[in-house]
Amino acid sequence: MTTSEIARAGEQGRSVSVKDVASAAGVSVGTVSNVLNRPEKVSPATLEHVQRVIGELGFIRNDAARQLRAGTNRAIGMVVLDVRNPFFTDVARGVELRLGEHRRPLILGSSGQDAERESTYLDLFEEQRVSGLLISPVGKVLPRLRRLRERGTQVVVVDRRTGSREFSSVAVDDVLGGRLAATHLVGTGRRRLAFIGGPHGLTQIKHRLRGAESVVADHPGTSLRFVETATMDADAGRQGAESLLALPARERPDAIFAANDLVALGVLQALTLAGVRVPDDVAILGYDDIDFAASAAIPLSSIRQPRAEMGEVATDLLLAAIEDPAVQVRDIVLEPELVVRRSTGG
Amino acid sequence: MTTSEIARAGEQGRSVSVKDVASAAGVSVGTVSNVLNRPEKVSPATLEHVQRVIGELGFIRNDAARQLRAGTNRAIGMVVLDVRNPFFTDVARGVELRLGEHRRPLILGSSGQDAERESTYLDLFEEQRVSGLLISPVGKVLPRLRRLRERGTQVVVVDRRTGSREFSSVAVDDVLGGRLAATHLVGTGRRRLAFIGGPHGLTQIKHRLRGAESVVADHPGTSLRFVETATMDADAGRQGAESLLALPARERPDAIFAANDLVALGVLQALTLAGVRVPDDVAILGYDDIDFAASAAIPLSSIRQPRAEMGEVATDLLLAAIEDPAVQVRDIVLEPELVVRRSTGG
DNA sequence: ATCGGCGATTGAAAGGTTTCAATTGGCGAT
DNA sequence: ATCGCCAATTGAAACCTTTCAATCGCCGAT
Repeated sequence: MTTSEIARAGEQGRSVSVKDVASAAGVSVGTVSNVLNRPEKVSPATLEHVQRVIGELGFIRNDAARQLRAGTNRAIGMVVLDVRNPFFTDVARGVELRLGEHRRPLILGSSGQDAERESTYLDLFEEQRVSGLLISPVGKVLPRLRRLRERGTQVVVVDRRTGSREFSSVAVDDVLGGRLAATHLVGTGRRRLAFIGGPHGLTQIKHRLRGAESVVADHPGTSLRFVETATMDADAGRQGAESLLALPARERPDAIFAANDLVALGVLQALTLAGVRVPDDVAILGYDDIDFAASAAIPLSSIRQPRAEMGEVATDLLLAAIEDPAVQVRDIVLEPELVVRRSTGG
Repeated sequence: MTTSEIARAGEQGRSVSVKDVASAAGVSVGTVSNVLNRPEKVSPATLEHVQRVIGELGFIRNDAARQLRAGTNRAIGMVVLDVRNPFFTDVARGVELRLGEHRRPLILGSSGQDAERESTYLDLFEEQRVSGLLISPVGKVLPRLRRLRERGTQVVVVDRRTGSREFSSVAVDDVLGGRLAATHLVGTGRRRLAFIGGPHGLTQIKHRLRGAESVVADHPGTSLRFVETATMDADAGRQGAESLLALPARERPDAIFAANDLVALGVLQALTLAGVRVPDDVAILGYDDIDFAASAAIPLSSIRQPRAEMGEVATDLLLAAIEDPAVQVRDIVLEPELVVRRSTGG
C-alpha cells in the first residue's frame, strides 16, 4: 500500500493507525510508538522521517487503545456542587488550566447538591477509569471513594476537609474568614451584626459563624444574629433581608454578613428596593468575591477565597498522587482575604 | 479460580474483567457481554445469575475496550466560548442534562475566545474519538470540522449560524431580539437610545444592532447611538456608560440597550455610582436574562435567550446525527423573549 | 424414532496502542 | 580480524470488550 493509497483510505473514513504509519515509513510499529512516546530513544533521522509521515497521513493517536493498554484514562473527573455558582466554575477553571499544561482532559460534572446525580457521575468515572478524581462530596461517598482508590483512581477532596486522614484535601480556613468579616464590620463602627446563610449543618456555615461569633464575644456592645436559610442563592438573601427589615427599628442590624456573594446580592437588592441606604444605613459583606461582587450596583465588599488557586493546588496534589501513589496525604488549608469595597463604606 | 479468589484479586488492584465474571458464573464471555448489551437474548435464569455475579464481583465495564471495539467514544465534546459567562454554563447545563438521559459523558472545554485553546480542545476531542461535538467556533475551524466529520464525529454549531449548509446549527434570532428591545424602549417613551457592545465584527452584535436600528428608523424623533466595546463584560459596560455620561446633557441617552447582561450590570453600576436614577433618568435593558439580571440591585429587564433549550435542541440534533449520519442538516432558530423588570420601569 | 427448526450459548477474531524481550548492525577495543 | 558492547529497532503479546458465525440442545412435528 503506498502513502497516497493510505491517505485516500483515511479520507474515506477508517482512520490511520500506527500500523499504516509504520508501513508507509518503512519502520516497525514499535518504532512509531517510540517516536510518539520516547523520542529520545529514536535516531534523529528516523525520528524526523516518521514525524513527517505522521503529518502527511494525518495520523491521530487513538486514545481508547492507549488507555486499554495503559489500564487508565489520562482524563481527570471532577464533580462540582453547582455549576451555576461562579465560585465553582472559577475553581474548575483553575483545574482546567493546570490540567491543560499536562494535556489531560477534564470531565466535569455538576451534582447540583444531589447525592444521586453525584453517584451517577462516580459510576461514569469508574467506567472511564479516570486516573484521578476531584470532588466536593455531597452524599455518603466515602466507601465509593475508597473503592475507587483501590482500583487505582486517586482522589482529592476540594472545598471540604475529610476529617479522616485518607484523602488529600484543599480547603479554605472558614473560621478565619468569619473572623476577618466580623473584625472589619466591628472595626468600621458597626454594632448589630447579622449573618445570613445555611443550612447550619454545612461545615462551612458553622465555621464562618463561629469565627464571627468569637469576634463579637471580644467586643462588648456588639451582637450577632443568625438568620438561617435553606439554600445559598440570591432568593435566600432576599428573604433573609426581608425578615430583618421586619424587625423593630432598634433591633435592626447595621451590618449584614452573607454566607456567600449570591446571598449578598439578594440582600443588596432587597435593601435597595426597600429604600435602605447601603452602606450608610446597613453595610453588606459577602463571601467568595466572585466577579459579580465587584460588578454590583454598589460594589460588594467580600471575603475572597482563592478560587483558582484552590483548583490549581488540588490539581497539583492529584497529579502528584497519580505519579506516585505512595505520596503523603495532605490537608491544605488556604487563607481567605478581606476585600473592601463600597458596600461596607470602603 | 474461585469467586472469592477473584474478588480478592479485585481488591488488590487489577480490576475485574468480563472474563473473570464469565468463569465465576460458569458461562462464556459472549454471554456476559450479551447480559450487558442485549439482555433480551439471554434466558431469564442465566440473566439473573450473571447479574448477581457481576454485583458480587463489583465488575465495572472498561469503557476504553468498548470504545476500541466500537471505534468511537460515547462521550460528546463541547467547546464553549467562556465558562465565566453564566449564559454559556446555562447552555452547557441543558446539554449535560440531555446527555445524562442517554448516559453519555460530556467533556467540556472553554476556549475563552482564544483560537489556540480552541484548537487544543479539537486535538483532544479528535484523539478521544468523541462521537459528537458541540461548538461555538472562534477561529477558522471549518476545515477541521470537516475533517472531524469525515472521521465520523458529528458536529453541531451552537449560538452561531454557519452560513454554509454543512453543519446543523442552533441559534437565536438576534435581529428579532434587537427589535424587541428597541420596541419596548421606544414604546415606554424613551427617545434617545444607546447600544453598548462589541466588537462590531461579531454577527450577534451586527444583528442585534440592525434589529434595533430598524425600529428607530420607523419611529421619527428617536435615535440610536452605537458605543462599540472590545469585549462584553462588566468592565466594558462601565466604560461605555462613562463615555455616555461625559456627553452634554441634551445628547445623553435616556435608554441604554446592552449587548448582554454582564455589560448591563456594568452600566447599572456606573450609573448608580454617578447618581443617575434607574429607570427614572435612564432605562437599562440587558440581553440573555442570566440569573444575575433578576438579582441585580435594580432588577434588570432583559431579552431572554432560551439557553437551556438551546443546549437541549443542539444535543437532540447531535444525537440524531450520530444515530443516522445521513440525517438532514438543519438550522434551527429559536426566538428570544422580552422580560420586563424594574430597570426599564416595569 | 428422526428430523428440522429455533432459541441459547459459545469461542475466536478484531480493534490500535504500548511494552519489552529479543535481534540487528555498527563501532571501538583488543 | 574478532569480540563485545551499545544504540537502534523489531515483532509479538497483552490490554478488554464486542461481534458474529458456528454449535449445542431441546422440543414439536412427522
